[in-house]
Amino acid sequence: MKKDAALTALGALAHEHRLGVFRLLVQAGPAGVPAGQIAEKLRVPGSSLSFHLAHLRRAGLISQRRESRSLIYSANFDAMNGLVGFLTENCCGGALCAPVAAQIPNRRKAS
Amino acid sequence: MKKDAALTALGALAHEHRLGVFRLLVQAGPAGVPAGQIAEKLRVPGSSLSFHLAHLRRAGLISQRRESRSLIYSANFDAMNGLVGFLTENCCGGALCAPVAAQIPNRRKAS
DNA sequence: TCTATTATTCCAGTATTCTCGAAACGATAG
DNA sequence: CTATCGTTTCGAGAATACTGGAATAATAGA
Repeated sequence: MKKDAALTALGALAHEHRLGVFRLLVQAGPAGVPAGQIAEKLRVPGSSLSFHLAHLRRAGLISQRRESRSLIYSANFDAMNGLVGFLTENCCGGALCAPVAAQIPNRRKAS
Repeated sequence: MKKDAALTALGALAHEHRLGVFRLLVQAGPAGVPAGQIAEKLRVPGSSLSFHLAHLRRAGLISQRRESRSLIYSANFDAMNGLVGFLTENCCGGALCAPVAAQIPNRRKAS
């Protein structure tokens, strides 16, 4: 991921509602969630939500597909991979940042 | 890292100048870089830079120390670790996001 | 103390982002 | 064709962020 794309992605996630939406969609997996249900779960008015969904979509973080009358949104895992990769490579002083992070056992590639 | 902290960190990095500053400081390592040198390298007026440095500092991403007349800024690696950890855990559907990134073809979650 | 250096804070003006009701739109069912 | 449903777009006001010149603070040397 290039700097501009990373910047866009960071900006897209840097808002309470949008981060909330994204987390919800990640949990939901590839099946995704229709807009109305997201609005309901997050208690955000439809028009506001639509604004944020468009923002996330412009940033490439989520995708949209139509299913009958509903528009289903789903997380774009590749984009998130790219962002985490960018942060790890450019903002962590090499590969030593992410691995430390959590509790991930030992499936790490020994780069 | 908790949601609020992650949100703050994302917001802090979501700006061209600030991301630039942070990358520069990561490259520089623990030794850090004095404000003036950052301003020069990034071609940002002092007052603007100061605004952004304060923003990054509020977010916990960088630290400041005085060395004679200079204020030296350096990246806070732990904070970045925390952010990457948060993104990996909360926005990648588990630990499979970052590692997958580039090379592994199809190790999709088996659940 | 006076001056130079380094950097911050103040301030105002400008620009961008966010919000949400109302209206419009596309898809579907009858 | 019409009604309905789910969602988006429009529009305009409110809030927030960014910018950069001028004023201010902290340090050091003579």
